[in-house]
Amino acid sequence: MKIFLYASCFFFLIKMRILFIHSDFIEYSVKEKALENPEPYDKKSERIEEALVAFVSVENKDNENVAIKGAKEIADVADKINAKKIVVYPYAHLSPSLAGPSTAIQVLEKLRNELSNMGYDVTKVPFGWYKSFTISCKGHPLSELSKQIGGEEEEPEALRKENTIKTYFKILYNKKFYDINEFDFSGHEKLKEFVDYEISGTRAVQEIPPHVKYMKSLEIADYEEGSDSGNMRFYPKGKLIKSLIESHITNTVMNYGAMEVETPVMYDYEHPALKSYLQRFPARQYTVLSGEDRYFLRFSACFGQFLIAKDSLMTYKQLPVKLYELTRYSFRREKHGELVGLRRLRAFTMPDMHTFTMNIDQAKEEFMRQYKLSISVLKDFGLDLKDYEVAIRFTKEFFDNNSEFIFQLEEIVNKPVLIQIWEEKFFYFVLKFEFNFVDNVHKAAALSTVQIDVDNADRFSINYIDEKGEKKHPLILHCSPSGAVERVIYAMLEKAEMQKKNGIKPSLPLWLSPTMVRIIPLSEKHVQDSLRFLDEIKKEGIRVDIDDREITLSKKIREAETFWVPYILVIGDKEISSSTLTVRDRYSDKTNEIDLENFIKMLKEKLRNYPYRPLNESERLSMRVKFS
RNA sequence: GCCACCGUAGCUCAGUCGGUAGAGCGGCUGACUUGUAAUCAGCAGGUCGGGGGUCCAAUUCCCUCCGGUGGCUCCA
Repeated sequence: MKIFLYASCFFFLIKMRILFIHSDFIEYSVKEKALENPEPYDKKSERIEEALVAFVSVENKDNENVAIKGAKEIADVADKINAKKIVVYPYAHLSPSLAGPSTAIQVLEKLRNELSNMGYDVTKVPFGWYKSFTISCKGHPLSELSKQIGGEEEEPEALRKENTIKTYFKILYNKKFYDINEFDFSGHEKLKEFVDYEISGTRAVQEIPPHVKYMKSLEIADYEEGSDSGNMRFYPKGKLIKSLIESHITNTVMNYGAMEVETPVMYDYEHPALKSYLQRFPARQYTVLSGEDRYFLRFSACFGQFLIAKDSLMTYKQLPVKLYELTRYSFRREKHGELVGLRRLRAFTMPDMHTFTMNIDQAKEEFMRQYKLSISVLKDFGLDLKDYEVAIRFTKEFFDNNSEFIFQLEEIVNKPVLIQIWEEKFFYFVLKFEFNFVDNVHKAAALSTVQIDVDNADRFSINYIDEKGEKKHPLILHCSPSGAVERVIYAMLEKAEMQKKNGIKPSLPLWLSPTMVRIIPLSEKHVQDSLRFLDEIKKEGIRVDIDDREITLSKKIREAETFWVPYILVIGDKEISSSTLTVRDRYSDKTNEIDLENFIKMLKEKLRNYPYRPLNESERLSMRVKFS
């Protein structure tokens, strides 16, 4: 079974490391503080004879279970060498990924208790001090050993729960639920692929998804070997497209009433509010060191916005309150083999809005608006309802109280949707939807999503003041109206490939085309006059360029076509004298005659309501750098 | 993370059963002055991913490291 989480799930690495020395004696003395608040300690030094010394590193995400396992390992060694005395010596240098001090102290204390309870004479060397020590190693075969406890990925609580909570899938169509096996998928082949992908896992495909070749050949983006995998470089054309997408989403969300904020990209592992969130949703984070302090790179805007909301004063009169940020970037250290082109990245740009609502009615109302907003945003990218599959997931309790609401969601898209129902609440949400894009190699990727979060206001101490003047926790909607921006580009390119397979020229929406109009002078002598046309078009806010290179006309046409330029104008004597243009139109795949004025009018009409940015390269092709 | 494959010119790739390399595209130069998807000719580009080993000789064989890609697992 697969679970789509808003925040991806990370694993705890359980890896306490222990170095054993069977000693004649060990003697240590405490020098000075290594931490601000070390474990209290009153003696200056100590000497222990005939002891098994266990140097222990507590690692990132270790917990008390590891301490119990560790104690068993130590006891096991102690019995083999017949040692009665055990020294637990905190020793950071065994591990590259240490736990925070508070965790370490806790785990070591647990370790000591366990060993005491087993009847050993345990000495625990204090944590958080610089110490000198002298040790005499006995030198027999078992006197020096090292162990790594666990070393396997342990399922976090949320995932363990997954296996015990009942969940099932259905298809919902015209207010009727169907079992997956009973539903007739004819006419809904993509949904079938999505359901297969969801439930029975993936098919092995030996094919690189086609968007990868387009991302390179259109000079949009490419892999950057100089960075970590999944961190892309964007070329001028790609950066232009990406910026336009970002502007459009931001404009749309702000028109919807969200307030744009900006929050840090990294957060303290030791921060109490974040800690419980991380514990519950451990992810594969990037870790950043600032001196000795460890920070994780955000994997969504939740942290930053929740921390703002926690410190803000909201009253019932102001709700719903919407905070928005376009995260550039969010980071998830996805597994190496998972990273393909623009489908999944380790650093990605994610529009992320959180809506704080009073109660379930207000939450539902906003949910519905955001559902429609997501449909409309995707449409602006040329992704229609037929291009993606809808999944709606909820708890049984939510459905029992809100069945009509669920039916409405289905009615709006007017096509069968995948339903997942949980017997009881699972993670933090009671209802979510996603729009999933199924690509040319039959893989699904989530785009838009909205969730109703009933847990995190409590966890982050986010409150609003109600009519009676009392503090209450709001319900929080998580919304990404488009999904990751890179993933939007991926979906557009994959869709273009599908069109190509159906005999339609692949293209991008006009407003996202790096070049909207390409002017091709018939020969060198037409360049000067062509520039006049260029200026006329350019001043209307249309991205136009000119292929002034000394190559053949055919070649220029061919190149404009390979870059998916929507409109190609060849300027020769005829055009210059008559001012009637011959326009090669990619969308209709026809060549039309039209005068300049009407041509511009037609383009401006199509570009209305979309953001504009100028060309991000020279308007003269002869002056352009090649990037692919 | 595991498994597999790959790393040769700016790009895509060929090749050397071990004797330091080729093509197409792109670039540069010149000719051509062209009416809707590749005009012709010439020229310049490479420590064959890094390190180690075997060998008279390694880009080629072996080991190792690094990087990339695909699959599995997982997820936005």
